[in-house]
Amino acid sequence: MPAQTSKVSLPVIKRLPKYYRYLNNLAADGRDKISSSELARMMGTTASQVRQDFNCFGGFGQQGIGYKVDVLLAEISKLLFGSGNLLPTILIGAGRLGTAVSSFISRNTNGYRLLAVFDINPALIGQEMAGVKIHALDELEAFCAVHKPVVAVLCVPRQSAIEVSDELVRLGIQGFWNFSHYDLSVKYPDVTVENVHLGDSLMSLGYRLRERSEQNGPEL
Amino acid sequence: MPAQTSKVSLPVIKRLPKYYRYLNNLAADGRDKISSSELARMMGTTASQVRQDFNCFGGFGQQGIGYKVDVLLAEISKLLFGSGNLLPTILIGAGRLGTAVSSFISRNTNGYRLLAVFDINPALIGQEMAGVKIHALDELEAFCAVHKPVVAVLCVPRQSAIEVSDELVRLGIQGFWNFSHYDLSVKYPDVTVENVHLGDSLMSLGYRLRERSEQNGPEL
DNA sequence: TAGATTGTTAATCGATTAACAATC
DNA sequence: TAGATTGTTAATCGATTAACAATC
Repeated sequence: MPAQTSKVSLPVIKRLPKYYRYLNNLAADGRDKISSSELARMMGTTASQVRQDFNCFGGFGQQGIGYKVDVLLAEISKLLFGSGNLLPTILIGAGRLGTAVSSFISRNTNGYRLLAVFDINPALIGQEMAGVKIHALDELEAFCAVHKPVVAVLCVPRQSAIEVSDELVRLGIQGFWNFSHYDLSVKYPDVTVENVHLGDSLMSLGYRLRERSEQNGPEL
Repeated sequence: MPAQTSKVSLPVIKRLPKYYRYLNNLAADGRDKISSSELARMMGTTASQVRQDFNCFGGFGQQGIGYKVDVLLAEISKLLFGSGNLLPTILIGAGRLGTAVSSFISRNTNGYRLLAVFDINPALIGQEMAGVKIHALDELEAFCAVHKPVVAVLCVPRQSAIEVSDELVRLGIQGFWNFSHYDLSVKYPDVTVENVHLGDSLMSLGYRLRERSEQNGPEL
């Protein structure tokens, strides 16, 4: 059975966390109702898109009134966090990026539970990060057999990612939050991958800035 | 004159760094020619898209032969890095994320030049990061007047981002690499923004994983 | 020449936007 | 009721894919 995609398309999925953020802000401000047009104005999108998005997961608004903030929040939370079970997660790479990223995983607001960190640097092994122990990479197989992590976060260089991802998939990892410059999805089409290629992001910003300055004058 | 967008569309721009990476790998492997179909197979895309993309910036291939790797690399480098002038950049926020991110900016491969780091934490001010000094946020205005940074990297919490972005725009910043949970583009439509919302990225991965597990069985 | 591969146009696909009837 | 706003269908837009003539 080939991976059947739900009726919620990828662009909509990517927008869900943004809705979630804005609705949380509204709730914090004590707002209880919001119209698609006001939300759209705040978020820099269109009322059409907001309604289209909300309808695709059936969140009921009230015609003539708008949407109830708490209902929407509950609906979107259910989508993003399911039944509330946290996804058991391991982090590979305890360098600077791994250090920064570990706090996102262990924040109790994102739906993950950090089980352990792995690294090859002997100076780090045995220390703690974000409340869990840093293990030697050698212990990966034994650890996974016992704790069954579902998600792996890759904060290692390209070459290490190539080497470790094979083993992770073999050990049952179902999803990657991938910061390495290695494209996992080509090799493992059945694994869910979210890439964060910081270098790529920075380069494409550069393109857009230089393109703009060409129009305005050769300042850069 | 309203910001006229070039003929290179945003989806293509976002793919440029990926082409750049793959072509560098090919060059490192000593390959001098590549066909659109082979490149597409490696990258997990289609030959049509590769040719369509390459044609939109006029990179000449050779019919019957393919593309010369060095020509393509030169062409894409020119697009990504322009004439080679590095973009003068400041980093706001010297926390864990700022620390990790600073190395991306000061890598000489991305087209940026890190001028200084700013923070409000007195314990950090005066120290060094990625080879530059950490300044007090108070000094921002004076520093910008002298050094004219073009890009600001925001590694601060949402509330600080709200406060500091206004001043940065006023001081002439033209582009943001934005890690804060604050949507700059709504307020400053004329500024080029590249958002990296790590929390959003993590949440949408969670959605996709839970969606998948619903189809395969209620394991999570 | 024959085979391969590009450049480019046309067809398809999907996402966004617009419109409007339903209804609170 | 009148005004406002949703739910939903239709129209538009743009990006991706397919096709094929040009040509190395």
